[in-house]
Amino acid sequence: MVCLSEGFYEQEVTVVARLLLGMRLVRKNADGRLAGIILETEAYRGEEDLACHARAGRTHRTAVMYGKAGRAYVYFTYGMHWMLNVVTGPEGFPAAVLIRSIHPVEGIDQIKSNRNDRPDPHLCDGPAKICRALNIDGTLNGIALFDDENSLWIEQGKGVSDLRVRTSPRVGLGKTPEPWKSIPWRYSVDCRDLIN
DNA sequence: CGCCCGATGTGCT
DNA sequence: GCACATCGGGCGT
Repeated sequence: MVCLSEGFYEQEVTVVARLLLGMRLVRKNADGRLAGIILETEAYRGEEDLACHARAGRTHRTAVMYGKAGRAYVYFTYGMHWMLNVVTGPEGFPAAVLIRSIHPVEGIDQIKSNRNDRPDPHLCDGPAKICRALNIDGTLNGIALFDDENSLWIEQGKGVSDLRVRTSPRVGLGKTPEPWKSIPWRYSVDCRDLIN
């Protein structure tokens, strides 16, 4: 298995969000590998994107998004949930891809245990569920995702045809104004359309 | 399955 | 203070 390169993440955030579909998110722990195929992503792009955390400018929390591509941006929200994002684009421009859903393929027993034995379809079908399932938290903020010497990375997958990719507005934006509320920067593929 | 709502801590106004 | 890139339980359909 081959890690996606640092250069891969330097592309435009919407391109990275699209291309991450079908790739393999891998978490290494003491017992081995936990992994899943990426099924759903969202792009967050720059200070002008009023849904992006960087809308408030550079702060302690958002600093990672302004840094180099290919690093994890992991943040805490709603008092109990962690979210995993991938920093993209040139250094200095804040942009990141939120990983929203994966299809578990390695370490499934431990993933089920981490998820308190939820039914299969709901093991990893949400950004906070993924972090719980793979034991991802703020200690991984800033980690390089193109290096399999680390404990979290993304590997090359089989790829997904454009015909299988769905786009739609991003989820959970609440009062975010247009055009940001409706811009179709959510990318998804049905698990059944993965090539096995 | 869908809708409603409470949980619970942090960052920014 | 309050909003928040969410989740899971409860209850109605």
